[in-house]
Amino acid sequence: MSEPRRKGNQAHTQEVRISILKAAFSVFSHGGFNGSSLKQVAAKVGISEAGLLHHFNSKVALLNAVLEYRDSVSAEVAETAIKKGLAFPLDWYQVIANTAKNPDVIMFFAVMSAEATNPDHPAHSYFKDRYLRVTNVLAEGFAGMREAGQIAPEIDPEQAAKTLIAISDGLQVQWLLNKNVDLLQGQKDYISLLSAG
Amino acid sequence: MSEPRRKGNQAHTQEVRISILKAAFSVFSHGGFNGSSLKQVAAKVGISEAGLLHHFNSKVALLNAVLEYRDSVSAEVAETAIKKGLAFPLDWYQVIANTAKNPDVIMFFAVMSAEATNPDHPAHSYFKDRYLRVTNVLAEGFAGMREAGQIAPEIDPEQAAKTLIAISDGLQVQWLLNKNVDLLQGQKDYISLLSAG
DNA sequence: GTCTATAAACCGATAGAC
DNA sequence: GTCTATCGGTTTATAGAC
Repeated sequence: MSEPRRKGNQAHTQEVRISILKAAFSVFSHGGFNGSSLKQVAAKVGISEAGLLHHFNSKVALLNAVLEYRDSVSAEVAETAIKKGLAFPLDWYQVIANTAKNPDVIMFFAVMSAEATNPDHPAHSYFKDRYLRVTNVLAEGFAGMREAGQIAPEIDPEQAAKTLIAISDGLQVQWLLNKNVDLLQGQKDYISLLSAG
Repeated sequence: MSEPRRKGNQAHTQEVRISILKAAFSVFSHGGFNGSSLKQVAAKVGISEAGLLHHFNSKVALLNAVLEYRDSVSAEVAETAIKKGLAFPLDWYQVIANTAKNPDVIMFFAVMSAEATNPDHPAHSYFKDRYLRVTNVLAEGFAGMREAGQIAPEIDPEQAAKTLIAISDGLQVQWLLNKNVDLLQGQKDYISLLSAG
């Protein structure tokens, strides 16, 4: 976007940026935003704090970049589900199963979304919007199932969406504390119940 | 426990201790453990940091005392539900409804349980145990309903317990971010579904 | 029991050399 | 682009006067 440079430098800068984002994601996963320091992130990348701050002006800027980076990854996952021709709720299971492959992803969103309930948290509005967005997507999914006669007509799609998200989030916290939980089963059971009702 | 003192001093000390615990609970509710400082707690009580540390030797000791204090409050709530002769799931609804009266309580457990998924967190084992304990209580409740023919025989009480806790926890996070969620309805709907299935 | 003062470490961020 | 050095602020915790 700024002055043009040698392609070699641009490529290298981009590589470092991404390695910082990955390291920050991992560090934030364990300690949240408040419980993590730039020193930890820098150490994980193998550079100095000042070196890190050359790529991201502040800790908050780094967090925002991490959130943006994760969104692009999520979009990719969603796209492949669409390409496979999966319809709700199968595409949703696909997303969860994909998430479960990387515990850091589960930790990040569990810890960060709870931390971000504080209105002063830098990611507050991000998670606020995120929940509304995901709720709408799932509510549309349930509405489609209702039209297709796959779930009872008296089910409120929006309420079902919020509940499914709650089950997903809640089981993830339990899973992080005690690994005696199946992340998918509870959600499948719930949708089965909706179908049987 | 140590040397005996004047009753007047003891009473005053106890009062200050409890006011510190209440202040700490409120501060931790908003920022979690990592995002809160002793300065904030001390300011809320109206004493100095050193004054606070006279009553609790360290920040971790304060957190442990807060958790212990909350357990005693919870036990009190559970007892009154028992005295009212409420059986599962009505007693559980009672606990949730009571919790919902104080948003700080919801914030505290939502933020702290997520933060405590980190094995290095001082409250890690507390929340680990807490989930196992609550899961057992609710699983017994569902087992009782199954024996009484109130839910289908093929329902797994433990899985249902974990799911109900997940719904409760998950909806609380959503409620903290966007107040467009009913904390009780999702849980009542779920148990209704189990009964109908 | 509460205070002031302070230690010692860590934090995010900046300045400037290379 | 990365580094060392450093500033200014905050953190938990201690020492010691009252």
